[in-house]
Amino acid sequence: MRKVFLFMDTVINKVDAKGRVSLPADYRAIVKELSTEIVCYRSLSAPCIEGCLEETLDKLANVIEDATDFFSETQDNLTNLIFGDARRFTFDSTGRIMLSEKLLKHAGISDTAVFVGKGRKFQIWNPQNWAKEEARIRAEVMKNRPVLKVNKDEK
Amino acid sequence: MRKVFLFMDTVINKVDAKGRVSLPADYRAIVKELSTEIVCYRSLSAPCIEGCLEETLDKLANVIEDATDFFSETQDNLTNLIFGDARRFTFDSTGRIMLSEKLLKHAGISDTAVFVGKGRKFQIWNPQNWAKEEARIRAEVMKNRPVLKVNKDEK
DNA sequence: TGGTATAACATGGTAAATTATGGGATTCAA
DNA sequence: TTGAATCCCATAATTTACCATGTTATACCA
Repeated sequence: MRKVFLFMDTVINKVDAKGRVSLPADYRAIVKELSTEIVCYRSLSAPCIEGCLEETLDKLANVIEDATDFFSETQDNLTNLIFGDARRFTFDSTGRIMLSEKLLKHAGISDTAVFVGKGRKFQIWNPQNWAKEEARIRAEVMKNRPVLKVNKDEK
Repeated sequence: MRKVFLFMDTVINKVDAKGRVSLPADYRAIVKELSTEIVCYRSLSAPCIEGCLEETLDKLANVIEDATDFFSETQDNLTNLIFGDARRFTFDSTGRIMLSEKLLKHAGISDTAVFVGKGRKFQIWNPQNWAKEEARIRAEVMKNRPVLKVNKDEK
């Protein structure tokens, strides 16, 4: 029994004529072990598909419910977009999900897709687009090294 | 039952044709005792592989997860790099992990690898590269002794 | 302290299981 | 009945699990 559930790694899979893609085995293992489902929606910030566990969106919904901060209204708008767009994607016995035309179009994916782990979330990109995006991010990170404080709120 | 979990020492192991390497026994002991897993990724700052416990990345994910940051772009970029690159590496019954081509290439490792303890993390180097790097670091430290500021609040 | 028995380890090889993916067959709805 | 979605089977490639052996380190005892 694992303790930690993170979407990681970058895996390239084929999208067949029917729009089917194998969900990476690691991702499937998480879904199974937590007996939950994958949810996907169009990313609001990039030309890619974003996915996460249903629980993750549930948490988001809870926070929005009792959000009292300044940005709550903005966030509320954003969640409208997310929840309006999101859908469950269950995988079949061979581990494949069927991405919708809408999602594929948004990400510009035709016959190949690359899954990029993001911890609690993951993204699905057109391979070429991801290559460019990764290079961009890497360059930016190298330029002004941001500090990630892992132990921020640790005691 | 031990109290302290640190990756230490410098161990040289062989990498076989399939990319398999024995994880140092001490490292394995830590993983087993904490019933967790090892995660490896390309170092952002050096030509080497970096590894840590899955829990370490989980802490990072928790910080990011904070729902107010659900749509944030700043840390988002960085997690793409880290989580997109990282992967769990479970060792088999004989204690070996199988390093990916990507990681080996980044570190310039072919048939020999050296594990270097770094406390909460460790690194895997090409032996020659590590020899140079160690000499460099040692010289640097000798020249201008760094000051380690310890956070008083931490225990 | 020195020597030996025992256990742990690294490492090569191989067998078994998992995974990705193509191609139908079946079902359901428009 | 046509098109789409779901399910099932087959297969090749990859990954993982297991066995075997020589070597090194550790524990034990005289």
